[in-house]
Order: sequence, then structure tokens, then C-alpha cells
Amino acid sequence: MFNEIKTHEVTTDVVIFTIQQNKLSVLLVKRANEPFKDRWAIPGGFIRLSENLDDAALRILKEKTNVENIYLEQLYTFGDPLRYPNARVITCAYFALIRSDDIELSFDQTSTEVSWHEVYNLPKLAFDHKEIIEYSLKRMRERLEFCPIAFQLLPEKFTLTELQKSYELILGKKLDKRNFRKKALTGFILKELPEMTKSGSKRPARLYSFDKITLDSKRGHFFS
Amino acid sequence: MFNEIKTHEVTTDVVIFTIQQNKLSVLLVKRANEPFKDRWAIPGGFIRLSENLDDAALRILKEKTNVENIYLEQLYTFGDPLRYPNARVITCAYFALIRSDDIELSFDQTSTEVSWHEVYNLPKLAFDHKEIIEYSLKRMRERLEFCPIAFQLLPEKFTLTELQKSYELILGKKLDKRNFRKKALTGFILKELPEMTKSGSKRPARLYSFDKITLDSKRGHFFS
DNA sequence: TCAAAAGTGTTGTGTGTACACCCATGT
DNA sequence: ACATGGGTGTACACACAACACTTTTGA
Repeated sequence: MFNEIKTHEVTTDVVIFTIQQNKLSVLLVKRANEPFKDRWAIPGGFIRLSENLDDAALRILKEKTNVENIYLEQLYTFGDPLRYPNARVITCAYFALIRSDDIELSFDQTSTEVSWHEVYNLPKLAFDHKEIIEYSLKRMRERLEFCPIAFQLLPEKFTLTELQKSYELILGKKLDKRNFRKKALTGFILKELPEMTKSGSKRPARLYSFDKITLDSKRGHFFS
Repeated sequence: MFNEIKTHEVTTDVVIFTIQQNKLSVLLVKRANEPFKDRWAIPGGFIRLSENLDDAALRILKEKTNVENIYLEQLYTFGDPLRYPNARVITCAYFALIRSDDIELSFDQTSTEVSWHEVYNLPKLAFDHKEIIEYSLKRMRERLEFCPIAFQLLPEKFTLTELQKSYELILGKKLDKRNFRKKALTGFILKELPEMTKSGSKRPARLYSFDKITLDSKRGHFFS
């Protein structure tokens, strides 16, 4: 099977999460070419020779979403010889969290469509991309126990209920409102803003923002 | 600089930890060839086209130590274009834990020497291998908080003091004896053996063993 | 008999969890 | 006036951290 193959190819695939319409979603592209033509896949591409891995992932991200300056983390490198038909393609997978407000999706000639798909209700995927998404969800949940990365999915200003919703979407379970707020207000670095939501639905809610990402600094864990 | 380079090369490097002579050590080889001839390095090698990543790491491990069936985990993939002079070499780094009893080290024509080096007192290393070792130590400490992987470094039968010593060597700090034993006996899955050490030094100590590695099963964390 | 390592419990403090009612606003 | 989501406090259980003396053996 590998007779005619001379070299490894190295790609990066980026699992891009967002929250939109009250759903935790990932960005998928529909493949324009074989293999797996017309199948949905995680956006990805070849790593350039003079480009480091993080930069390659950021480039993919920017190509699809025009977004920069976001949370990005190397996930795992997948290299099963059978993961890609008729070639040896090792992929260094990343995952990213972005805010879904004002994002313009775009795609190039390698795909015919690009759109968000709820992570708990995915279509059939190309390659081992199902496994990659499952792994990234697992990782994101682990991260969430220690660091408030859910901020990355929210707009600048948010209510505590919105923050809690994002946690619940990621963890896939309900959290206690009072315990959550206690933890968030003491454990995270939240700025209480002098503003309230203006007639969102019924009673106005306090808005908060956060200063900087305290990723490695805080190590108390949050919410089981 | 990358004018004449056409392809990526993909290697795996394995940080192999053990405890010997009361020291936490890693296995290093002295390079026989350029680049970095005569410099110490982590054992590694090219990934074969038909080999998956874990198998490649296991192969490297077996080549140097003749050991199989050990704890092995993918660490991180390092791919800075400048990490390797005059070539683009992406390395998928692993770390492994092995028992140092009855290990025969060996090496091939790519190295002139192989030996254990205390992780807290390393020589000058080739490439970005210092960074890789630091990263693997960090990862091992994180793992240790949740899973009793230190078992992997100990012989079949061990005393609680030996177990504690291994924790202290990895974490780089002293632990409280009573708290450690309480935690170990309630939190880990230890088998109390009907044996004692025979006149090791003074008073005989109870020997213990463990059943299987309960890596992902137990999620109470151990010892800060 | 002494030196050296083995072994053993209690208490305080902090963190996670469970749980139910009133409040402010728009309609 | 009422429906809707916003907001608040206490009590219990459990995990971690600090801390000092007695026991068993070999020399």
C-alpha cells in the first residue's frame, strides 16, 4: 500500500468552537475534492516549510473566519498510517475558541461550503475527524475545570447567566446557579460593570467583563 | 534558507524517565553525527511510513532499553522551523516511565554513548531538547496530581516510603509522611502484601504492590 | 542501649454541593 | 396582576495541611 509513497505529509486541522444560537458548535467545511469529496471535515491544510505549527493553525483559522487573536491550543498529533487513504498524512490538531459575533465565514477552492454544526449533532465526517472533535471536547472540558476559557466564547460584556450557559453547553450538564455565581465572583477575575442589560427579556441583569486571560496563573479548579 | 528543502521530515523523540540511585533521571544518547555531533540528546528517530506514532515511540524505546509494555504518552509536537539546522524536522515528542531494575542499555551507529542523567542536573543538549525535557517534567507533575503513575518507576513490590520518595523526586519537594500514607492507602489501589523488607536497614517495612494502572478511572487528585 | 527508619490520629480550615425563596421588570 | 428570568445564604460533607511520639530492628 505504501509502495509508491516516498514521504510523510504534515497538515494541521483546527477544531474551531463557538457558541451560536445557544448551541456549542464547530466549524466544518464541505470537501471539494477526493478523498472524501462532499463529506464534511474540520478545516485544515498543509504546514508550510518555513512556518511553525501554531502559525499554521492560526493561518487556517484566519482563512476561514478572518479572526485573529484568539484562544488556540495544540491538541494532539494524529498519525495512524490508515487515517488517510493512499498517503501518509500526519496531522497536528489544534482547537480554538472564538466569539461568534460578527464573523464572516469564507472558504477557498478546496471546499464548497462552510458552516457551523452543533457538536452534539454532527454529520458524517471525513478521515478520523470525528475522533479529533471528540478528543478536543474532552480537552476543553478538562481545561474548563481549571481555567475560565469559556470567556473566549462570549462577547466583551456578558451576564453571569450567559457565562453559566456556556459552561453548561461545554460540560453537557446543568450547574447550580448559586454555586456557580459564588465561584465565578470569587474565583475568576471579573469586572462588575456599571451597566445592566436593557430589557433583554424581563428583569435587567448585571453585566461583567474580564481583564486578561489568566490561563496558567490560577490553579484552583472550578466546578465539577 | 529553505531553498533547497522540499519536504518535512517527521521524527519522534522519547523522554525516558527512571529512578536510579535515588535520582530522577532521563536517558540521553551522545550523538555520533552532525548536527550537534558529540552533544547529548534525547533518543529519537524517523517515523516510518507505515508505522503509527505510538509504535514509533515504542520502537525507539525498545532499541535503547529493550523494554516493552511501559507507560508511554504523547507529549507535544515541536515544529519550529529553526529547531533543526538546515532542514525542516517536526518532532512528535513522547515521554515514558520505566523501572530501572535489570535494564540493559544499547545504542546503534547514530550514537557513541548512552546513559542516565539526573533531570535536575543535565548537560548541554542538542536542538530544543532542553525545552522538551522541561515540558515533559511539567506534564509528569500534572499527571501525578491525578494518577499514581509513579508506580511505573518502582519495582513490583515496594514500601510506602519508596513510593513517597518517588513522588518527592518528581515533584521536587518534600511531602508529609502521615498525609501521604493516608492518601496512598485510601486513594490508590494498593495490595498489602504479607511480606516485609528483610533487614533493609533497621526496622522491616511492609511491602505493597498495585493491581493495574487506574489511569483514567480515578479522578480524585492526590497531593498538592 | 542506641541509632535509624517504620508506623500511627486528630484537629482546623477551606472547598464543593445541595437546596428555596424574593425581586425587578415587561406585557 | 402575572409571568419571566435575576438575584441571594446556609448547612453538611469531604479533602487537604499541620503536627510529634512510639515501635521495631540491627549493630
